[in-house]
Amino acid sequence: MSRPLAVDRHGQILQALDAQGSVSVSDLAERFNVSMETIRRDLKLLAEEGRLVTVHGGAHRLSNEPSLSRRTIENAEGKAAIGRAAAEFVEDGMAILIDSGSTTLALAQALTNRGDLTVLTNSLPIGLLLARTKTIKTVLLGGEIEPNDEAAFGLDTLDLIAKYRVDLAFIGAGGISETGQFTDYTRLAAEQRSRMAAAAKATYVLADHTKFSKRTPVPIPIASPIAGLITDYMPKGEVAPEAAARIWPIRIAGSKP
Amino acid sequence: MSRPLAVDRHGQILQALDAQGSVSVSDLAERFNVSMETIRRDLKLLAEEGRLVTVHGGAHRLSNEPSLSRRTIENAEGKAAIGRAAAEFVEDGMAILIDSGSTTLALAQALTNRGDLTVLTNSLPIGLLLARTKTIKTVLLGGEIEPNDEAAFGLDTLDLIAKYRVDLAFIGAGGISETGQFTDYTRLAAEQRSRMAAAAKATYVLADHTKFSKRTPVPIPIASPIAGLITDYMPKGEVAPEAAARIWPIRIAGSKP
DNA sequence: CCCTTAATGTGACTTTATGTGGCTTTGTAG
DNA sequence: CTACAAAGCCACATAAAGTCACATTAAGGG
Repeated sequence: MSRPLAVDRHGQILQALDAQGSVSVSDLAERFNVSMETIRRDLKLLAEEGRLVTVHGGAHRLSNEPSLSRRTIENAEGKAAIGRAAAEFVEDGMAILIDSGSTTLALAQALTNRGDLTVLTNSLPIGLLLARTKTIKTVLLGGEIEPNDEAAFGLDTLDLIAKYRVDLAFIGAGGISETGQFTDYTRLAAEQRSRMAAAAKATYVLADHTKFSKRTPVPIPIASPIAGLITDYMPKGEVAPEAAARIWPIRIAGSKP
Repeated sequence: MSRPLAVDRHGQILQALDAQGSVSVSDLAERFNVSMETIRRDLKLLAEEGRLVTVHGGAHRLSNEPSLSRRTIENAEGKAAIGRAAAEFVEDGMAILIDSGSTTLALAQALTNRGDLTVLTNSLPIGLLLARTKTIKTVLLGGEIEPNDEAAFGLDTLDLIAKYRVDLAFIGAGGISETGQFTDYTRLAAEQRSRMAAAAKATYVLADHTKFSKRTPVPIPIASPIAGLITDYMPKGEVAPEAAARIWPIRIAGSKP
């Protein structure tokens, strides 16, 4: 009798996992007409590859954690891709500055397995996340906490930024105008981002595609060289690509329009 | 018969908790068709992970992220009592300063239903917790993050403290000597707490009974008037009660030896 | 063909999850 | 403050799930 390939089964297990979030050993054994032991071996193998985590009775996918705040989930995939792309510019031994925001949080997430870094941030979640690695030296730029951003803003924050000098700054933006200008919701936020950029030798702007359709009132003046805009993809028509490309190189992370 | 996966149940419990704020053991038992005992075990497990807090009859979500989980649970009841007692000294309209630590976090918990307050803190979990109330104005005293404390320390923090003046300061301590002196683990932490006290019109020290048996190396010099030591109970013999009472009034929160 | 190898099945034994019953604790109505 | 029902806790029982060693089978290469 021809034996069905184990690889096919593995693929289907992962597919089921993707659809349902979790699978049970007994269900799979019945579905594929193999013994539970075989399924267990499959799951063990896949677990070793880091494709799932096994639990008593079955397995579930790794990203199943229903924590994290709501906004983080919005276009999570795109933001994670941006985060990974941005992390590639960070070299060991660097001091970097990370702005608040869900996109920059994805960058922090991508840096958690790194060491020998100094990270300055005004974001509380990013600060907590990186401090817990215990290998990344983290400095929190204090100030008045803005509840929506869960980050510090204000005179104190501006003062603190001025005291530091970093290799790279990764800042977010409230929106991007059709002329390629970064914009923000408030005067203070715009000023703060501007000062962050000024404290760095080079600045990357992190913005996912949803920012292209947003128009916010205050332009962010950026004096220091913009090393690049890192985004997941660029919607057509929202901003003149030539103009944009002329001003700052665009790094597209991930794919799919 | 195949048993449904326990992790799925855990996930759904957390989801329900996120949506409803609290869940009851009996409801969950009925919903998942398992015994109440099983649900209790689930909740206990999740509570140990710091994902929720159990109460008589069920569980409710904790308003802050999983963080100091381990230490927070240690003598949680005593610390909660201390937090509630300390909160009574805080009046509407006040500006207060809250030090980092699991005991002071309990104070922050007790303040979450209040409004019209300004709170300064160097603790990230406290900052996040209070900022999310949206009614309490929160200022984070930034600086280098100490991973174990999840709080900011250092020159920047000292600078920021000096810029403010508050009505009350609530500080922690690493230990209490038999002569009634507050002590700390490091020179920097001691200095910082000392400055916090100096920035306030009056200072309360929050310490649960476990601190009486701890002797840490650096004394905390406190210049401003100590309004009181707030503790759950005082172990006999560890510190001369007369001496202690002479220096600062003791407020015993809660009960049981 | 026979031999090797990888995948799968089997059975004995261990571990885990859940249920059950007796007893204690807690919350609350009277 | 007391009484009592609901909830919690603990110890034990049990069935499902996991583990491990060994047997079996199919595929492939001389």
